[in-house]
Amino acid sequence: MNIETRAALLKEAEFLVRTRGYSAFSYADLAQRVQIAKASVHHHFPKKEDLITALVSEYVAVFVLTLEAVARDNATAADRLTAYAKLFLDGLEKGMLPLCGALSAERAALPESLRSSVRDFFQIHLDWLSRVVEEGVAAGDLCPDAAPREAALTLLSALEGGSLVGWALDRNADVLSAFTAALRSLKRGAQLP
Amino acid sequence: MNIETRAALLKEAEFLVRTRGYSAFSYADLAQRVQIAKASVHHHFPKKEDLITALVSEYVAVFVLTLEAVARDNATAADRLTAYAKLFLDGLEKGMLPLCGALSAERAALPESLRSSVRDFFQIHLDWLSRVVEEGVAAGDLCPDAAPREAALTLLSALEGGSLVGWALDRNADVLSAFTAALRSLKRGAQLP
DNA sequence: GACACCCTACCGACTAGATGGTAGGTAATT
DNA sequence: AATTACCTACCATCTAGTCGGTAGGGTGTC
Repeated sequence: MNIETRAALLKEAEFLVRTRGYSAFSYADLAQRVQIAKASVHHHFPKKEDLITALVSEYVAVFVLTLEAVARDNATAADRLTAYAKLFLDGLEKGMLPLCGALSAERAALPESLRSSVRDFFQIHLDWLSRVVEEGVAAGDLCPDAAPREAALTLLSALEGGSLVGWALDRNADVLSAFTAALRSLKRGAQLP
Repeated sequence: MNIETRAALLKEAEFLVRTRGYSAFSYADLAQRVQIAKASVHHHFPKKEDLITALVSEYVAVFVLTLEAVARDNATAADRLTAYAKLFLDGLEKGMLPLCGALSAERAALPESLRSSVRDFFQIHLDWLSRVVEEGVAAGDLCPDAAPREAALTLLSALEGGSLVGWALDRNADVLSAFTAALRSLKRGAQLP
């Protein structure tokens, strides 16, 4: 395994998937971007499904670490959520949709194994968000109208949707609009003790 | 123009785009579903771009009428917004993503003309939502924390994101979660006169 | 040091099948 | 006679994926 080549392949594949989608990028595209023969891409990732599976699983691994860091570096639930939202903004500023948002739009054209990876990834988001909200409630920082699970769904939807709309309108600034509103509403009430 | 065939083509194309995306469906798929030869699809829509352009523009035309009906049939801003949200739920219950959400996920792989159609469509959503929110404010039904434009963005993002997440998780019920939270927060304050 | 041996990373050339699209025709309607 | 709606047969190009190779870096063995 030549780690540099492999990493370059994954990096370019990520960009292609997050801008064009799974079906709309080809091994030829990827090979050209990494300056390597198409057959060599198959050497590293025999099938396209293998490539994207590796992409998603490594992406998730890094993401989980990032979430831990976000939790570690931010004291309050609101700060953690804001830092989490910034991850979406960062992606969009690099011209990319959220990875699993992009993939799930093409869900019906995806191999089954990928479909469940995407689902698992969303589940990781929701579990983490639920926990942060719960902790925020316990600490008296947040005061949601509904169950933490519901609040998590709201925050995730706001960010995925904000990314999609911001991306379509070419207005990165709009990404956080829905998220900010959702967070504001979570905090309300908790302000006045 | 055989209107029935044309309509059948557009209907099936819509389904394919809203489940697989633009790149991942082919004229062969479409021809088979409509039980017609592939060349005959080209007779109605010479290029794929023509087909999708027609699809989007007719979809938008119908959608605009639907929005007018929604405004006519519902007295309050909150009811109008709820009826609007139901449109997204209906789509998802038929197993389909929002058309323009699905398209914009593949934005970079789309012909330029389509990209701007998609943007225009989102703009129509936002314009309509802004107006409804403004009217709701004027009538004292709504009390948004931010400008109507911002509230519109929040509602649209909530629904697009909710659709994407609900679709990925196979849980239609989750679609409205973010929207409901956003609407609740819009109404708050207006309750107590 | 020189030999053989294997493994990794890569490549050019290929395949079968799909893709969007075209050419030219037929049969029915106007 | 012209137009419409459809067809079969075709085309160039692209798709993922395969095949048989090569160049080079170990690694062992005499």
